[in-house]
Amino acid sequence: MLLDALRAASIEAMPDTSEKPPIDSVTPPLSTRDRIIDAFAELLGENGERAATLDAVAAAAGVSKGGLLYHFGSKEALIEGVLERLATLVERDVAAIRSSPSGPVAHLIRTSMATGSALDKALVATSRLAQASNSTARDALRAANDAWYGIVLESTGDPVLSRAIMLISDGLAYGSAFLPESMTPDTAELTRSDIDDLVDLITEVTAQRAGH
Amino acid sequence: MLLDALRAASIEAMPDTSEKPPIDSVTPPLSTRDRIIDAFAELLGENGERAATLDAVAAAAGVSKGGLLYHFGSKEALIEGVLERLATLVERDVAAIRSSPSGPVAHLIRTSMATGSALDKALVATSRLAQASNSTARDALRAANDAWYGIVLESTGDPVLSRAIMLISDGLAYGSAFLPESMTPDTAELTRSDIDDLVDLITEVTAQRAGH
DNA sequence: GTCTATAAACGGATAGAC
DNA sequence: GTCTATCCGTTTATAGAC
Repeated sequence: MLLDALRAASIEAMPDTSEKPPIDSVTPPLSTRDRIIDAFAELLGENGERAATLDAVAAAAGVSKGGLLYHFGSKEALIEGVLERLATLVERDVAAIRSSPSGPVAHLIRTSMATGSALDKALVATSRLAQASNSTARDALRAANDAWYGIVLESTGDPVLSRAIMLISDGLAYGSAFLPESMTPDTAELTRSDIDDLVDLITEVTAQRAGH
Repeated sequence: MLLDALRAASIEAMPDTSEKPPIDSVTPPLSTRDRIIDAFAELLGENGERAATLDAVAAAAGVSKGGLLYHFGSKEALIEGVLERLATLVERDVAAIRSSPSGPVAHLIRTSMATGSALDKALVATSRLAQASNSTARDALRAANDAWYGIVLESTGDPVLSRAIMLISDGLAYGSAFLPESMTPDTAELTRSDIDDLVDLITEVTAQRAGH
């Protein structure tokens, strides 16, 4: 369930939660705050929690450690920043997926593999934090999953099938996020046509079960 | 694909690769080496890479840091220890799954959720290392996946369906490993009967596609 | 084989200049 | 808002006693 339906929109566009009134100019240059969250999420995703140190994040965001700590007073605050971003992106995604012309299920499967969208990055980063036993991160992931499951169930009306669809989506998401690039011949990187086949299979089974 | 088919067997039984000739006595007491690998894998799985420090591992294994470093000269060596253990356990599992009376696919799905077996622990630990961008760990996971996919394909003779089955297995494994316990009502912990339903669904679809 | 002590580097956070 | 300097606890690793 790593979606990139939002890629057409501004990649970041995660206005901070401070007092600043929203400016409806075109693509506002990323705030330092947003660049820092970006850098943190990316480091978490690329190299794991251990590599995502304040030093590394500051360097990647192009600020000093002191500069970073002006915006986020502690590492905990940085983590909260990522979680807030995820929540906003998931909310948007849920809206987008509901109104997908190809139907929610096909849309979900086709966008499950991580492709580097803002939502992908936030999800992967949050997943790393969850695995570092951060329970807030775990709750955030569960909330996102619940939302997606709800849409699929609503669409198919079939709990077992919905479960299977969600698990396939999870498998695609985790596999692409955790075992990127350079696959062996056997399980070689899933191609676009592999995904098409998968969607066809699901569509057939759905139709079959609907017509009991 | 987190299997616990081996739980009946000695939970550890990972004889070290040193010169000692194998002793075929009953359940040899765990060597210090094995206890250290256990502790490392468990800490990695429970609390993430950051928590799996030499200090913490030594304490959990009941030795001093110096004692630990006598057996594993560096953290890298410790990691290699976990990866070697995984390779051995996967090899055994592949043999076990091939000869499952309920059939390989049903066996795979039913044992995908992590339940704390030695193989589960080694897989989760390796997955953590893979996410910390350890490429050897990534290769090990891919190799295990290839082996399992091969068995499923052999069993169904249907590449697309096999892919779907593997993804469901992955979804079950990752979900149980990364978002343990206390689920929300919606996606509440999958029960035994949920898994039964899933196996039934897969069995039906497999039969349907086989009889084209 | 196992321990304590210690070195050297790193990570998070504060203080204060600009 | 951003920087440098610095403090202190942690982490990996070594040395050497038992």
